[in-house]
Amino acid sequence: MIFPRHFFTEKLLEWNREVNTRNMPWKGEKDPYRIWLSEIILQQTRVEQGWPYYERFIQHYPTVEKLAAAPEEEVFRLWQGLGYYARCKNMLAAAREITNTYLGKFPDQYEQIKSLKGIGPYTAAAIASFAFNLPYAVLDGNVFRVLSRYFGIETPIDSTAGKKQFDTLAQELLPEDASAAYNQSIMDFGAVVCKPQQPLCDDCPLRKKCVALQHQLVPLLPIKTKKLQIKKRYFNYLLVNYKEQIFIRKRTDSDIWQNLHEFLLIETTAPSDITELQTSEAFRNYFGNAKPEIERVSAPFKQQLTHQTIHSQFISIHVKKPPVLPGFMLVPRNSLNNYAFPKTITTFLESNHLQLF
DNA sequence: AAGACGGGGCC
DNA sequence: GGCCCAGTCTT
Repeated sequence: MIFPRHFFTEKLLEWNREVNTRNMPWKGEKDPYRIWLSEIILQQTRVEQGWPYYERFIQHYPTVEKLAAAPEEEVFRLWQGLGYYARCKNMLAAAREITNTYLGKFPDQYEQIKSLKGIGPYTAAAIASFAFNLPYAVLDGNVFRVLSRYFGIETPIDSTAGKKQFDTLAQELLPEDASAAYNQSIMDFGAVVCKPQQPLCDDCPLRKKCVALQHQLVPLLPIKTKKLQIKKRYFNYLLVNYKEQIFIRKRTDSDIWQNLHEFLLIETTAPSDITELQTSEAFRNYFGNAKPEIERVSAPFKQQLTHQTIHSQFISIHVKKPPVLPGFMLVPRNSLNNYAFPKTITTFLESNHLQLF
């Protein structure tokens, strides 16, 4: 049975055939491993930002087995700077699952794909459609925006009702015999024409039937309700050096930067000067009654995260005798590039590369 | 259902 | 400073 395609769907496919010139290394890719890798990297990440990471990962790990066999620290080093580090951890777990449970053959059913770590409804639909031509409509930021504008839907996209409504609509619009092309079309269209800011409505092939355009709602759609609170945090990092070595640890708390490394941290709720820090309980917990000599204090560094502003300062200390610091490792300073660090620390290290603390 | 989770680009 | 990006997981 042939179902008639919606006008919207027809126009989108036509735009894709005749106008769309967007090009990306993973576009048209049929290898599910490469599709999966690109999708994980691109979650909440702009194409331009993820692109070089994708190239690097493919070079280092051309197959899922290679990725599964890689040392975790090496993979995190490659991921360093990309953010949302749980993606990296989950990606490695999924690679090992595919290698072990599926013997290296990427699962080709939606439910199996979605059950892999780090793969939710969007990524499962993307892989299922791009790699296996399965009829699953993708629902990402682009699709929310294009659908809410064209159909004039004012249901908040961050509500449960909204997600369900958009999901149903997206699935209805999907041409089952061209799911890969359609999914690619709507995402490219959202990125190139129906952009968040300054969309190209004058040249839009859907302009005649776009509800938002006719009602001047384009800049107002899609609607989101949740607004985020930005917290301020103050990180005071102690760079404790012993001879040519320095103490670091891996962050493991349920907090930002899990699985990345850092130095001794004293977090405070306000900017702290060195005297305050030296007399703090946290400082005593690190050093007991020893009074290590402060060598230098860096300028303040600031990093803006989505929902936190991190102010950091780096304080260098040389000790004659290494303190006992549970959970920390003493590593050669010239081996720091074997470990993954958060952006604010790599920025500090690079700013300081000529005169290492 | 609501938060948490990075980093960067654009206005 | 605010918004958004080929979203997912935890609580």
